[in-house]
Amino acid sequence: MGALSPRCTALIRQNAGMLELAILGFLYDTPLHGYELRKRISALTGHVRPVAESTLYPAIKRLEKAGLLVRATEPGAVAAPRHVLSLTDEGRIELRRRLTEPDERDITDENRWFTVLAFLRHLDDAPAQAAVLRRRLAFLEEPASFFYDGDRALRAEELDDPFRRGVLTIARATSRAELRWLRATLESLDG
Amino acid sequence: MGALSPRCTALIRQNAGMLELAILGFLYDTPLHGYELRKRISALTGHVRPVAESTLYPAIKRLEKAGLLVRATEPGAVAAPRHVLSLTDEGRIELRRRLTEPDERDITDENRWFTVLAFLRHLDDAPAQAAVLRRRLAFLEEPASFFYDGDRALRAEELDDPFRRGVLTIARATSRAELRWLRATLESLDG
DNA sequence: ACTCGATACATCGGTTCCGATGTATTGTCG
DNA sequence: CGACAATACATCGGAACCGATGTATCGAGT
Repeated sequence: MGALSPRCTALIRQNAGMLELAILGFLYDTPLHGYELRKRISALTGHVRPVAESTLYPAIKRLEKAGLLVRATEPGAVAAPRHVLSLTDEGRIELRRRLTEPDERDITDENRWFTVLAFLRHLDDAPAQAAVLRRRLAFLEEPASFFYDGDRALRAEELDDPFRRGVLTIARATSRAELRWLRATLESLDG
Repeated sequence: MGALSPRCTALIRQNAGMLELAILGFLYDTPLHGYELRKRISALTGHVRPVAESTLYPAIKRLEKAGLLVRATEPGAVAAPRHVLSLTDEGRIELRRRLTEPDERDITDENRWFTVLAFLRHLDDAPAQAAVLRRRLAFLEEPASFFYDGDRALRAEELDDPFRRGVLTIARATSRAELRWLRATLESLDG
Protein backbone atom coordinates (compact mmCIF):
# COMPACT_ATOMS: atom_id res chain seq x y z
CA MET A 1 0.00 0.00 0.00
CA GLY A 2 2.42 2.68 -1.16
CA ALA A 3 1.68 6.39 -1.44
CA LEU A 4 -0.32 7.69 -4.36
CA SER A 5 1.48 9.28 -7.28
CA PRO A 6 0.96 12.98 -8.02
CA ARG A 7 -1.23 12.04 -10.96
CA CYS A 8 -3.42 10.16 -8.55
CA THR A 9 -3.62 12.67 -5.77
CA ALA A 10 -4.65 15.20 -8.40
CA LEU A 11 -7.65 13.00 -9.01
CA ILE A 12 -8.79 13.06 -5.41
CA ARG A 13 -11.68 15.42 -5.70
CA GLN A 14 -15.14 15.89 -4.35
CA ASN A 15 -18.11 14.48 -6.08
CA ALA A 16 -16.35 11.71 -7.94
CA GLY A 17 -19.44 10.13 -9.46
CA MET A 18 -20.73 6.73 -8.53
CA LEU A 19 -20.06 5.65 -12.09
CA GLU A 20 -16.32 5.75 -11.50
CA LEU A 21 -16.76 3.84 -8.27
CA ALA A 22 -18.68 1.13 -10.12
CA ILE A 23 -16.00 0.89 -12.81
CA LEU A 24 -13.23 0.56 -10.25
CA GLY A 25 -15.32 -1.89 -8.23
CA PHE A 26 -16.05 -4.26 -11.08
CA LEU A 27 -12.50 -4.15 -12.44
CA TYR A 28 -11.11 -4.91 -8.98
CA ASP A 29 -12.31 -8.48 -9.42
CA THR A 30 -11.30 -9.07 -12.99
CA PRO A 31 -10.32 -7.22 -16.18
CA LEU A 32 -13.27 -6.47 -18.46
CA HIS A 33 -13.88 -4.70 -21.73
CA GLY A 34 -16.15 -1.65 -21.86
CA TYR A 35 -19.19 -3.39 -23.23
CA GLU A 36 -19.20 -6.06 -20.55
CA LEU A 37 -18.57 -3.44 -17.91
CA ARG A 38 -21.60 -1.58 -19.13
CA LYS A 39 -23.78 -4.66 -18.81
CA ARG A 40 -22.68 -5.22 -15.23
CA ILE A 41 -23.21 -1.61 -14.23
CA SER A 42 -26.63 -1.71 -15.89
CA ALA A 43 -27.54 -4.76 -13.82
CA LEU A 44 -26.42 -3.01 -10.65
CA THR A 45 -27.97 0.43 -11.05
CA GLY A 46 -29.54 0.45 -14.50
CA HIS A 47 -33.11 -0.03 -13.40
CA VAL A 48 -32.90 3.23 -11.48
CA ARG A 49 -30.56 5.19 -13.67
CA PRO A 50 -29.47 3.73 -17.01
CA VAL A 51 -25.84 4.08 -18.05
CA ALA A 52 -25.39 5.91 -21.34
CA GLU A 53 -22.42 4.75 -23.40
CA SER A 54 -21.57 8.38 -23.90
CA THR A 55 -21.12 8.62 -20.14
CA LEU A 56 -19.25 5.37 -19.69
CA TYR A 57 -16.53 5.80 -22.29
CA PRO A 58 -15.50 9.28 -21.17
CA ALA A 59 -15.42 7.99 -17.58
CA ILE A 60 -13.11 5.16 -18.64
CA LYS A 61 -10.88 7.70 -20.36
CA ARG A 62 -10.77 9.86 -17.24
CA LEU A 63 -9.70 6.89 -15.15
CA GLU A 64 -7.13 5.87 -17.73
CA LYS A 65 -5.73 9.39 -17.87
CA ALA A 66 -5.49 9.39 -14.09
CA GLY A 67 -3.46 6.21 -14.24
CA LEU A 68 -6.05 4.10 -12.45
CA LEU A 69 -6.57 1.65 -15.29
CA VAL A 70 -4.85 0.52 -18.48
CA ARG A 71 -6.24 -0.63 -21.81
CA ALA A 72 -5.03 -3.58 -23.84
CA THR A 73 -6.40 -3.95 -27.36
CA GLU A 74 -7.44 -7.49 -28.13
CA PRO A 75 -8.58 -8.70 -31.56
CA GLY A 76 -12.36 -8.95 -31.39
CA ALA A 77 -13.54 -12.44 -30.56
CA VAL A 78 -17.05 -11.74 -31.81
CA ALA A 79 -17.10 -8.32 -33.35
CA ALA A 80 -14.94 -5.19 -33.27
CA PRO A 81 -11.61 -5.22 -31.41
CA ARG A 82 -11.99 -4.98 -27.67
CA HIS A 83 -10.23 -2.79 -25.21
CA VAL A 84 -9.68 -4.93 -22.18
CA LEU A 85 -9.48 -2.75 -19.10
CA SER A 86 -7.55 -3.63 -16.00
CA LEU A 87 -6.83 -1.73 -12.82
CA THR A 88 -3.34 -0.57 -12.04
CA ASP A 89 -1.97 -0.79 -8.51
CA GLU A 90 -2.92 2.85 -8.15
CA GLY A 91 -6.44 2.03 -9.27
CA ARG A 92 -6.68 -0.61 -6.59
CA ILE A 93 -5.43 1.83 -3.96
CA GLU A 94 -7.87 4.45 -5.19
CA LEU A 95 -10.85 2.09 -4.97
CA ARG A 96 -9.95 1.21 -1.41
CA ARG A 97 -9.55 4.90 -0.62
CA ARG A 98 -12.97 5.72 -2.03
CA LEU A 99 -14.50 2.90 -0.02
CA THR A 100 -12.68 3.85 3.17
CA GLU A 101 -13.49 7.57 2.96
CA PRO A 102 -16.69 7.83 1.00
CA ASP A 103 -17.91 11.24 0.00
CA GLU A 104 -20.80 12.51 2.14
CA ARG A 105 -23.15 12.01 -0.82
CA ASP A 106 -22.12 8.36 -1.03
CA ILE A 107 -23.52 8.01 2.48
CA THR A 108 -26.74 9.97 2.09
CA ASP A 109 -27.85 9.14 -1.46
CA GLU A 110 -29.28 5.64 -1.55
CA ASN A 111 -28.15 5.01 -5.14
CA ARG A 112 -24.58 5.89 -4.33
CA TRP A 113 -24.74 4.09 -1.01
CA PHE A 114 -25.80 0.87 -2.72
CA THR A 115 -22.81 1.19 -5.02
CA VAL A 116 -20.54 1.53 -2.01
CA LEU A 117 -22.16 -1.54 -0.43
CA ALA A 118 -21.80 -3.53 -3.62
CA PHE A 119 -18.02 -3.24 -3.42
CA LEU A 120 -17.38 -2.79 0.28
CA ARG A 121 -16.09 -6.35 0.58
CA HIS A 122 -13.02 -5.26 -1.40
CA LEU A 123 -11.93 -3.31 1.67
CA ASP A 124 -11.07 -6.62 3.28
CA ASP A 125 -10.78 -5.04 6.73
CA ALA A 126 -13.69 -5.49 9.14
CA PRO A 127 -13.06 -2.38 11.29
CA ALA A 128 -12.85 -0.15 8.21
CA GLN A 129 -16.04 -1.70 6.82
CA ALA A 130 -17.76 -1.19 10.17
CA ALA A 131 -16.69 2.46 10.23
CA VAL A 132 -18.38 3.03 6.88
CA LEU A 133 -21.57 1.30 8.02
CA ARG A 134 -21.53 3.44 11.15
CA ARG A 135 -21.51 6.60 9.07
CA ARG A 136 -24.65 5.42 7.33
CA LEU A 137 -26.10 4.43 10.69
CA ALA A 138 -25.48 7.93 12.08
CA PHE A 139 -27.12 9.46 9.01
CA LEU A 140 -30.22 7.27 9.32
CA GLU A 141 -30.49 7.81 13.06
CA GLU A 142 -30.84 11.55 12.89
CA PRO A 143 -34.49 12.25 12.17
CA ALA A 144 -35.04 13.39 8.61
CA SER A 145 -37.98 15.67 8.02
CA PHE A 146 -39.30 16.55 4.63
CA PHE A 147 -42.03 19.07 5.32
CA TYR A 148 -42.15 21.98 7.69
CA ASP A 149 -44.65 24.45 9.05
CA GLY A 150 -42.27 27.34 9.52
CA ASP A 151 -39.51 25.72 11.56
CA ARG A 152 -41.54 22.88 12.99
CA ALA A 153 -41.18 19.51 11.30
CA LEU A 154 -44.51 17.98 10.34
CA ARG A 155 -45.30 14.37 11.21
CA ALA A 156 -47.12 12.06 8.84
CA GLU A 157 -50.32 12.27 10.86
CA GLU A 158 -50.42 16.04 10.53
CA LEU A 159 -50.49 16.06 6.74
CA ASP A 160 -53.80 15.94 4.89
CA ASP A 161 -51.94 15.43 1.62
CA PRO A 162 -51.94 11.62 1.12
CA PHE A 163 -48.91 11.80 -1.19
CA ARG A 164 -46.74 13.71 1.23
CA ARG A 165 -47.91 11.37 3.94
CA GLY A 166 -46.72 8.58 1.66
CA VAL A 167 -43.28 10.10 1.39
CA LEU A 168 -42.93 10.05 5.18
CA THR A 169 -44.44 6.59 5.53
CA ILE A 170 -42.17 5.06 2.91
CA ALA A 171 -39.06 6.86 4.15
CA ARG A 172 -39.67 5.60 7.67
CA ALA A 173 -40.28 2.01 6.63
CA THR A 174 -37.15 2.07 4.48
CA SER A 175 -35.13 3.55 7.27
CA ARG A 176 -36.34 1.01 9.83
CA ALA A 177 -35.47 -1.90 7.55
CA GLU A 178 -32.01 -0.61 6.86
CA LEU A 179 -31.33 0.21 10.50
CA ARG A 180 -32.20 -3.36 11.43
CA TRP A 181 -29.79 -4.69 8.83
CA LEU A 182 -27.04 -2.21 9.77
CA ARG A 183 -27.20 -3.09 13.47
CA ALA A 184 -27.19 -6.81 12.80
CA THR A 185 -24.29 -6.55 10.37
CA LEU A 186 -22.28 -4.29 12.66
CA GLU A 187 -22.73 -6.78 15.45
CA SER A 188 -21.33 -9.60 13.38
CA LEU A 189 -18.44 -7.40 12.14
CA ASP A 190 -17.53 -6.29 15.65
CA GLY A 191 -18.13 -9.64 17.34
CA MET B 1 -55.70 25.24 -19.55
CA GLY B 2 -54.69 26.83 -22.84
CA ALA B 3 -52.03 25.52 -25.20
CA LEU B 4 -48.40 26.09 -24.39
CA SER B 5 -46.58 28.93 -26.10
CA PRO B 6 -43.68 28.17 -28.47
CA ARG B 7 -41.26 29.35 -25.81
CA CYS B 8 -42.74 26.78 -23.51
CA THR B 9 -42.89 23.84 -25.86
CA ALA B 10 -39.23 24.51 -26.60
CA LEU B 11 -38.60 23.76 -22.96
CA ILE B 12 -40.23 20.36 -23.07
CA ARG B 13 -37.19 18.20 -23.02
CA GLN B 14 -35.93 15.01 -21.51
CA ASN B 15 -34.14 14.98 -18.25
CA ALA B 16 -35.56 18.18 -16.84
CA GLY B 17 -33.94 17.94 -13.41
CA MET B 18 -35.84 17.43 -10.21
CA LEU B 19 -34.61 20.82 -9.06
CA GLU B 20 -36.83 22.57 -11.58
CA LEU B 21 -39.75 20.41 -10.53
CA ALA B 22 -39.21 21.42 -6.91
CA ILE B 23 -39.05 25.11 -7.81
CA LEU B 24 -42.27 24.93 -9.80
CA GLY B 25 -43.89 22.85 -7.09
CA PHE B 26 -43.14 25.21 -4.23
CA LEU B 27 -44.05 28.32 -6.21
CA TYR B 28 -47.35 26.75 -7.23
CA ASP B 29 -48.58 27.37 -3.69
CA THR B 30 -47.21 30.82 -3.11
CA PRO B 31 -44.61 33.29 -4.42
CA LEU B 32 -41.25 33.03 -2.71
CA HIS B 33 -37.84 34.62 -2.97
CA GLY B 34 -34.82 32.54 -3.87
CA TYR B 35 -33.41 32.20 -0.41
CA GLU B 36 -36.67 30.93 1.09
CA LEU B 37 -37.09 28.59 -1.87
CA ARG B 38 -33.68 27.19 -1.16
CA LYS B 39 -34.58 26.49 2.46
CA ARG B 40 -37.72 24.63 1.44
CA ILE B 41 -35.95 22.57 -1.18
CA SER B 42 -33.22 21.78 1.35
CA ALA B 43 -35.84 20.54 3.80
CA LEU B 44 -37.37 18.34 1.11
CA THR B 45 -34.31 16.76 -0.45
CA GLY B 46 -31.32 18.44 1.21
CA HIS B 47 -30.48 15.61 3.59
CA VAL B 48 -29.86 13.38 0.59
CA ARG B 49 -28.54 15.86 -1.87
CA PRO B 50 -27.86 19.44 -0.77
CA VAL B 51 -28.87 22.28 -3.07
CA ALA B 52 -25.96 24.50 -4.06
CA GLU B 53 -26.87 28.14 -4.57
CA SER B 54 -24.87 28.02 -7.73
CA THR B 55 -27.31 25.43 -9.00
CA LEU B 56 -30.46 27.10 -7.76
CA TYR B 57 -29.96 30.57 -9.19
CA PRO B 58 -29.14 29.41 -12.73
CA ALA B 59 -32.17 27.12 -12.55
CA ILE B 60 -34.37 30.07 -11.61
CA LYS B 61 -32.94 32.00 -14.54
CA ARG B 62 -33.69 29.12 -16.92
CA LEU B 63 -37.28 29.00 -15.77
CA GLU B 64 -37.61 32.77 -16.02
CA LYS B 65 -36.16 32.75 -19.53
CA ALA B 66 -38.64 30.05 -20.48
CA GLY B 67 -41.48 32.24 -19.29
CA LEU B 68 -42.49 29.92 -16.46
CA LEU B 69 -41.90 32.42 -13.66
CA VAL B 70 -41.43 36.17 -13.19
CA ARG B 71 -39.33 38.16 -10.75
CA ALA B 72 -40.40 41.23 -8.80
CA THR B 73 -37.70 43.12 -6.92
CA GLU B 74 -38.74 44.06 -3.39
CA PRO B 75 -36.72 46.25 -1.05
CA GLY B 76 -35.02 43.94 1.41
CA ALA B 77 -36.98 43.56 4.61
CA VAL B 78 -34.01 42.17 6.50
CA ALA B 79 -30.99 42.34 4.25
CA ALA B 80 -30.30 42.71 0.55
CA PRO B 81 -33.19 43.35 -1.87
CA ARG B 82 -35.23 40.25 -2.65
CA HIS B 83 -36.41 38.89 -5.91
CA VAL B 84 -39.86 37.54 -5.28
CA LEU B 85 -40.61 34.76 -7.72
CA SER B 86 -44.06 33.82 -8.89
CA LEU B 87 -45.27 31.32 -11.46
CA THR B 88 -46.89 32.50 -14.65
CA ASP B 89 -49.92 30.71 -16.09
CA GLU B 90 -47.51 28.87 -18.34
CA GLY B 91 -45.50 27.85 -15.31
CA ARG B 92 -48.59 26.40 -13.71
CA ILE B 93 -49.43 24.50 -16.90
CA GLU B 94 -45.87 23.24 -17.12
CA LEU B 95 -45.86 21.93 -13.55
CA ARG B 96 -49.07 20.03 -14.18
CA ARG B 97 -47.58 18.67 -17.39
CA ARG B 98 -44.46 17.44 -15.61
CA LEU B 99 -46.59 15.82 -12.93
CA THR B 100 -48.95 14.22 -15.45
CA GLU B 101 -46.23 12.86 -17.71
CA PRO B 102 -43.21 12.34 -15.52
CA ASP B 103 -39.95 11.42 -17.16
CA GLU B 104 -39.05 7.74 -16.77
CA ARG B 105 -36.29 8.69 -14.31
CA ASP B 106 -38.83 10.48 -12.13
CA ILE B 107 -40.51 7.10 -11.72
CA THR B 108 -37.45 4.94 -11.15
CA ASP B 109 -35.16 7.17 -9.10
CA GLU B 110 -36.43 7.38 -5.52
CA ASN B 111 -35.16 10.92 -5.02
CA ARG B 112 -36.97 12.20 -8.07
CA TRP B 113 -40.02 10.12 -7.28
CA PHE B 114 -40.31 11.68 -3.83
CA THR B 115 -40.23 15.10 -5.45
CA VAL B 116 -43.07 14.08 -7.74
CA LEU B 117 -45.03 12.77 -4.74
CA ALA B 118 -44.40 15.95 -2.79
CA PHE B 119 -46.30 17.96 -5.39
CA LEU B 120 -48.67 15.43 -6.89
CA ARG B 121 -51.61 16.98 -5.05
CA HIS B 122 -51.30 19.98 -7.39
CA LEU B 123 -52.63 17.77 -10.15
CA ASP B 124 -56.03 17.99 -8.52
CA ASP B 125 -57.38 15.12 -10.62
CA ALA B 126 -57.66 11.70 -8.97
CA PRO B 127 -57.48 9.58 -12.18
CA ALA B 128 -54.36 11.41 -13.34
CA GLN B 129 -52.78 10.99 -9.91
CA ALA B 130 -53.68 7.31 -9.93
CA ALA B 131 -52.11 6.88 -13.37
CA VAL B 132 -48.82 8.24 -12.05
CA LEU B 133 -48.92 5.96 -9.01
CA ARG B 134 -49.63 3.02 -11.30
CA ARG B 135 -46.47 3.74 -13.28
CA ARG B 136 -44.46 3.51 -10.07
CA LEU B 137 -46.40 0.36 -9.12
CA ALA B 138 -45.53 -1.27 -12.43
CA PHE B 139 -41.88 -0.37 -11.94
CA LEU B 140 -41.75 -1.83 -8.44
CA GLU B 141 -43.63 -4.97 -9.45
CA GLU B 142 -41.11 -6.09 -12.03
CA PRO B 143 -38.39 -7.91 -10.14
CA ALA B 144 -35.19 -5.88 -9.92
CA SER B 145 -31.97 -7.81 -9.68
CA PHE B 146 -28.68 -6.28 -8.81
CA PHE B 147 -26.21 -9.12 -9.14
CA TYR B 148 -25.88 -11.79 -11.75
CA ASP B 149 -23.99 -14.99 -12.35
CA GLY B 150 -23.78 -14.75 -16.11
CA ASP B 151 -27.43 -14.24 -17.03
CA ARG B 152 -28.95 -15.71 -13.91
CA ALA B 153 -30.10 -13.26 -11.24
CA LEU B 154 -28.71 -14.08 -7.81
CA ARG B 155 -30.98 -14.20 -4.78
CA ALA B 156 -29.94 -12.84 -1.40
CA GLU B 157 -29.43 -16.33 0.02
CA GLU B 158 -26.93 -17.19 -2.72
CA LEU B 159 -24.53 -14.38 -1.89
CA ASP B 160 -21.77 -14.88 0.65
CA ASP B 161 -20.98 -11.18 0.56
CA PRO B 162 -22.92 -9.74 3.53
CA PHE B 163 -22.94 -6.26 1.99
CA ARG B 164 -24.41 -7.34 -1.31
CA ARG B 165 -26.89 -9.43 0.63
CA GLY B 166 -27.74 -6.22 2.48
CA VAL B 167 -28.43 -4.40 -0.77
CA LEU B 168 -30.99 -7.04 -1.74
CA THR B 169 -32.48 -7.22 1.75
CA ILE B 170 -32.94 -3.47 2.03
CA ALA B 171 -34.22 -3.07 -1.52
CA ARG B 172 -36.84 -5.74 -0.92
CA ALA B 173 -38.03 -4.31 2.38
CA THR B 174 -38.27 -0.86 0.83
CA SER B 175 -40.15 -2.18 -2.12
CA ARG B 176 -42.63 -4.10 0.02
CA ALA B 177 -43.39 -1.05 2.16
CA GLU B 178 -43.95 1.16 -0.84
CA LEU B 179 -46.09 -1.42 -2.63
CA ARG B 180 -48.35 -1.63 0.42
CA TRP B 181 -48.74 2.13 0.45
CA LEU B 182 -49.26 2.36 -3.31
CA ARG B 183 -52.01 -0.27 -3.31
CA ALA B 184 -53.81 1.28 -0.37
CA THR B 185 -53.62 4.76 -1.86
CA LEU B 186 -54.74 3.60 -5.29
CA GLU B 187 -57.72 1.91 -3.71
CA SER B 188 -58.80 5.11 -2.00
CA LEU B 189 -58.21 7.13 -5.20
CA ASP B 190 -60.21 4.70 -7.33
CA GLY B 191 -62.94 4.04 -4.81
C1' DA C 1 -29.21 -10.69 -50.96
C1' DC C 2 -30.99 -8.06 -47.32
C1' DT C 3 -32.17 -6.64 -42.98
C1' DC C 4 -31.81 -6.70 -38.27
C1' DG C 5 -29.94 -7.10 -33.78
C1' DA C 6 -26.03 -7.73 -30.92
C1' DT C 7 -21.29 -6.64 -30.14
C1' DA C 8 -17.89 -2.90 -29.55
C1' DC C 9 -16.15 1.61 -29.50
C1' DA C 10 -16.10 6.69 -30.15
C1' DT C 11 -17.15 11.87 -30.71
C1' DC C 12 -19.93 16.16 -30.60
C1' DG C 13 -22.60 19.54 -28.56
C1' DG C 14 -25.64 21.04 -25.27
C1' DT C 15 -27.31 21.00 -20.53
C1' DT C 16 -26.78 20.64 -15.85
C1' DC C 17 -24.26 20.69 -11.80
C1' DC C 18 -21.38 22.66 -8.28
C1' DG C 19 -17.18 24.44 -5.56
C1' DA C 20 -15.03 28.68 -5.03
C1' DT C 21 -15.57 33.24 -4.66
C1' DG C 22 -17.51 37.93 -4.43
C1' DT C 23 -20.83 41.64 -2.90
C1' DA C 24 -23.79 43.86 0.43
C1' DT C 25 -26.79 44.38 4.56
C1' DT C 26 -28.58 43.56 9.19
C1' DG C 27 -28.58 41.76 13.80
C1' DT C 28 -26.13 39.64 17.72
C1' DC C 29 -22.73 38.50 21.00
C1' DG C 30 -18.92 39.64 23.61
C1' DC D 1 -16.50 48.31 18.47
C1' DG D 2 -15.31 44.46 15.97
C1' DA D 3 -16.16 39.71 14.75
C1' DC D 4 -19.40 36.72 13.08
C1' DA D 5 -23.57 34.52 11.49
C1' DA D 6 -27.54 34.97 8.76
C1' DT D 7 -29.85 37.00 4.89
C1' DA D 8 -29.77 37.54 -0.15
C1' DC D 9 -28.07 37.36 -4.66
C1' DA D 10 -24.66 36.49 -8.40
C1' DT D 11 -20.75 34.79 -11.65
C1' DC D 12 -17.03 31.81 -13.32
C1' DG D 13 -14.92 27.71 -14.78
C1' DG D 14 -14.61 23.11 -14.78
C1' DA D 15 -16.66 18.62 -14.42
C1' DA D 16 -20.20 15.38 -15.36
C1' DC D 17 -23.87 13.87 -17.89
C1' DC D 18 -26.31 12.30 -21.98
C1' DG D 19 -28.95 12.19 -26.56
C1' DA D 20 -27.79 11.81 -31.18
C1' DT D 21 -25.00 10.02 -34.32
C1' DG D 22 -21.26 7.46 -36.64
C1' DT D 23 -18.21 3.36 -37.56
C1' DA D 24 -17.51 -1.51 -38.03
C1' DT D 25 -18.12 -6.64 -37.55
C1' DC D 26 -20.66 -10.87 -37.16
C1' DG D 27 -24.46 -14.20 -37.03
C1' DA D 28 -29.31 -15.32 -37.52
C1' DG D 29 -33.28 -14.97 -39.69
C1' DT D 30 -36.13 -14.23 -44.10
